[in-house]
Amino acid sequence: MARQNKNRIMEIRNRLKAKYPHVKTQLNHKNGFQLLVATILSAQCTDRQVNSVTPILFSKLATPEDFAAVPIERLEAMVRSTGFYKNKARHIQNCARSLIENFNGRVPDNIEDLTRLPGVGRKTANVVLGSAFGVPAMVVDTHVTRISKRLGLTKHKDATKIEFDLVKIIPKEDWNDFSLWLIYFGRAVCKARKPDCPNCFLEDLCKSGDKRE
DNA sequence: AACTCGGGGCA
DNA sequence: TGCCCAGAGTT
Repeated sequence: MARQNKNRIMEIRNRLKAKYPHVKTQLNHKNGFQLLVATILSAQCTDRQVNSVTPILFSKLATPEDFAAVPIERLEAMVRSTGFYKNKARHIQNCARSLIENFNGRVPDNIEDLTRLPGVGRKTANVVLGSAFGVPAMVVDTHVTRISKRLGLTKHKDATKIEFDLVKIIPKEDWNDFSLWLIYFGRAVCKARKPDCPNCFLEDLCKSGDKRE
């Protein structure tokens, strides 16, 4: 029974890997701090929106010191098109100040310190760990949450509990890719409202049936 | 657990 | 026009 479920999960993993062989993050910044800023900006908006503001943003403001000193209204204006811009601008500035004060201006490379930064929750922290430091990290966003429930990989709805469920059943070397697979899959097939079940390559392994939730 | 912040893209 | 987007903080 448990054995059978394990085989099912590995089959899901194999098909995702075959379907999306070279996934990679769209928030690809060399600089760890700029990646952190881009990731905070990415909350509840598309990577396209983020990528439309970051070039001009980082051409004006590059370092934590720059972000700490800029007038907040100016920062708000520069990130406005990513939505929730007042929150994000405030978080980013406080984040820069905290990095200067507590971490010598460097982005910490562990989940505890990252999640203690203003505006950085578990998802943002895991994105930074995976993309900036190459550490195995399971990012649980709305796609991963929705699809993990549909596939029967978790029964929880809390993102942190889902993360713990997933890291138990997915091999560590797949963690970074797994979240990206589900995000790609969630955009193309397993969409929130109208999942394309007839054309789904995982349909025979799916637990959601007609519920779609 | 529910509520708030939000402009942009797309059917 | 309606709905979704690699969320986080507050109450």
